[in-house]
Amino acid sequence: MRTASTRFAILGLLSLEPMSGYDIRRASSDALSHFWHESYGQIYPTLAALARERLIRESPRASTQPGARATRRVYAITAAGRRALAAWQKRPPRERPFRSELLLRLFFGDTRSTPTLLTHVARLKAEETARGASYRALDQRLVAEGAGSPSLPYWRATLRYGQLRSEAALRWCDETALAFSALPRRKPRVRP
Amino acid sequence: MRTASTRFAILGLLSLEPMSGYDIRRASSDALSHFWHESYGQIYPTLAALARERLIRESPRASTQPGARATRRVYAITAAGRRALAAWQKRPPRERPFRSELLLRLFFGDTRSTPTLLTHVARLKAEETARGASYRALDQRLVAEGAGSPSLPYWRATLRYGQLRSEAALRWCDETALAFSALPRRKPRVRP
DNA sequence: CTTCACATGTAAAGCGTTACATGATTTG
DNA sequence: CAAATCATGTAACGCTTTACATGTGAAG
Repeated sequence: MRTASTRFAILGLLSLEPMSGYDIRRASSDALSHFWHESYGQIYPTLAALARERLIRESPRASTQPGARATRRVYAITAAGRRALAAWQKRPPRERPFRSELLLRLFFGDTRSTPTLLTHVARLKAEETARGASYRALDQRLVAEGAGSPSLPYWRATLRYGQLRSEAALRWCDETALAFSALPRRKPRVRP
Repeated sequence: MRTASTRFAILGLLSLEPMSGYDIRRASSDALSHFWHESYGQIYPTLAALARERLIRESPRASTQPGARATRRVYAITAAGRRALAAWQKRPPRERPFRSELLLRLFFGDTRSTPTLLTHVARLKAEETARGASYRALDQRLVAEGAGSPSLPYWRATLRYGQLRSEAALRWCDETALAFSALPRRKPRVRP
């Protein structure tokens, strides 16, 4: 067990409020999406494991509510779960080394491949531009929904990281497009 | 087979010059280290697979050289290998979604955990500062060793990405440390 | 003669995604 | 009633790291 981050992502979400596996998936592709993501293949087995270890427990069905669905399985964090979460939070994060397939392609670039590489750079620019827009939208939602919440500064800090990252990527795209456009096309003819 | 990037990282390195598995490992923790890394567990089986597919071939031992070691197995890329590499280079890169254990910890932060989180941020700042220094050193080496090489602009572009990324991280560390220091410690006492 | 760097390889385990399989409920 | 969304779960596959196992050659 190297980092077991999935466990703590789930535990953390359940520390905010009780959720189902489906809810966790949704949250991970919404508020967490700019720095984390979990798939069902990870979530459901992990929920079962956490329940076995008594770090979470299945809540009684919220069947009192009119629209409540019988099939939902909602989990809540336990006191032991909160302790485990706090202990994990203190541990130094172990980030995976950065990898980029784009930079890998660039590294092996030459005059023949430059046009293709410029296409890749343009695609990244478009993606990062879209990302920037979605960050701004998410920030507005956070501020609106989390107004007064003590968690708001923490949420915004994670978002800010994404924004700065995205801006850096955009700057790099522009710089690189410029630098590559200035490169000789084939074997340059030496002027007399 | 989703991306099979390892194959092409190896193929790319062998397109620069013939290498052994050990050389590839070294290159990946040197010139490629800021955006790629391969471990032995990936390299040796992949070399065998590429050789089976005739995309690379084992060179005859360079036993003429005095210091040549009998145990080395040096591989060279074939014409088919170069074609495969060029085709891969044209394919749009598929980047893994960004993940950060640090941001995951931050997202679940509160007043009790803030001091710990500030420690994590300070650690990141130290790491990124060191990274910046190593980037500058690598850049000087690239310029010195690759002077006149047509590959130099491509190598520097990959490095530049790392530099901008690192600078963005440093800015975020400073911003975040400042924002978190301004947060109330516990339940703030309201002054009359 | 010991230590370090060179060098090749395998095995095990964990991480993570994708596809599959199934069915309920709501909305148009 | 059809389509979209809600909802749970498993299986297969591939990726990646870590640890292990083994041995050579050079330098201090």
